[in-house]
Amino acid sequence: MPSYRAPRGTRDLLPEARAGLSRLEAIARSLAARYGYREMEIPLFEQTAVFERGIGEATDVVEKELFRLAPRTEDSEAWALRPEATAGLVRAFVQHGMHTLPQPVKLTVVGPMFRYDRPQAGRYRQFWQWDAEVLGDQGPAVDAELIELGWRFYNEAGVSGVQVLLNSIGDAACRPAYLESLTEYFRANAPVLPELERRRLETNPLRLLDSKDPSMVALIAAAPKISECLCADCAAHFSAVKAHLDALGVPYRVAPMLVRGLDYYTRTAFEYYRSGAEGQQQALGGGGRYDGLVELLGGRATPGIGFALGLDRVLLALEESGVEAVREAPPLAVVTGADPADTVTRLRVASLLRGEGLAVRVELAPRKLSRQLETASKEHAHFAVIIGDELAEGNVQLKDLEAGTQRLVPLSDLARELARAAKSHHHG
RNA sequence: GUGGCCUUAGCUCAACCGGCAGAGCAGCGGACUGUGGAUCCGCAGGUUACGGGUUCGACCCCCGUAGGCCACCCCA
Repeated sequence: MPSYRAPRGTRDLLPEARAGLSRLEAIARSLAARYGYREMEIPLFEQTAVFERGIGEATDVVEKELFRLAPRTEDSEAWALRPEATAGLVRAFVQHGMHTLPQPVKLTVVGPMFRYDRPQAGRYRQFWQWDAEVLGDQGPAVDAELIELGWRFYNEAGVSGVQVLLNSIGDAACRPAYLESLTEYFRANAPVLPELERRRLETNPLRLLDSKDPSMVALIAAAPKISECLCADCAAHFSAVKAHLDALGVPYRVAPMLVRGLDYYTRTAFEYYRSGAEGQQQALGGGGRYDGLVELLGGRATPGIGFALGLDRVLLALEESGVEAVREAPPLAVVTGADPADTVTRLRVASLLRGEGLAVRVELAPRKLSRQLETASKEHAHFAVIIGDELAEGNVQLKDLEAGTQRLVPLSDLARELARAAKSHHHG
């Protein structure tokens, strides 16, 4: 047994898995470009305060899942690994005065996030997200545009049966009153509440609606609904979002009990779920509107909306639904030689071909030719270049490993021949 | 953070009631000195996750720890 292993909740993405992730990243980048988003990078860690203020101190993400870094010195500021991208992205928006850019500003980030919670399949301490944010447009058309973007991502990635859950959780005008009536309702029923729920009543009453406790079902069903308490503006916003989604043909289901775990959300809230995986309480992605967040992080009042899609969970969903894993591109050719010891010539020929932009492997272990060809076959190389005595006349053998044919080719023509073959066989 | 199930070679798994830790695949080599995925033969690979206990004797029973999975909590 190895004495060292990847830390709990992390894993090595072996080449095959990395290829799957790369494919998703490529789809995300392609979509982002098509929808007018500009990709950027933000640090993997921020001042802890960015998350505490931005996400909310009472949220689980900050309270128990924040991956805090040990301070280097006593007076250094506190840092934490990013548990999501939105807070850092908004911090950057404010820091760089992006409110002076033409509005709205559409930004995207792809990369790893970190949460210190207990690992499970599809839940890791380091996981990958695609994040897209629109700042400076109060919607509702951009809400629908963004939701459609996520929807399209799952379609292009090949995940079947994804459903959009949609809700509005109100804004500063109507949410306080709703919260009050909700709190009042549950407080009246406090004696029958389980311990955990009683605690949530004080910290974040909205999340009582999210409870999976069986004893809560009837109580939740009878609880006041946010949709009945929305102010006129929020109600109009919500129905306009739905109208735009209808026009785009994006199927969705209104989920009155859908609330989000982060404090900054207002109005539109949505999650992407895979039907057939309702048992697992694992969203494929989610997002919402956060009209107060920019101001909260020190900027001028700017509306915003965004989503985060969990790429690991998409990979898992694809695997579970039996979608073939992506195959890495095989090498076009492997350079082999009759003289096992002559690594100099093999390496020079390989270098020549690589200089011409061709993807070739070269056999450098001093093994006999049959072994070299065996390896080439196992790697699914299309061609083998065989170097032998004919090199004295400036020729090499070019063997087509798929067809089983071979012919003599002048070394000076080799790159051109391979390039032409690559083109006609759609090789990389 | 709480509870349940699990952990034997790189991978998938055997090992009777507590009695010498084994196979397939993958790797390396040979059969085969300039021609490939097959076949046959061989080699290597283990502190049975780790630490303790019970026992003449522990992969097997007991305790602890770590890791994985599942259900909560919560989210991606």
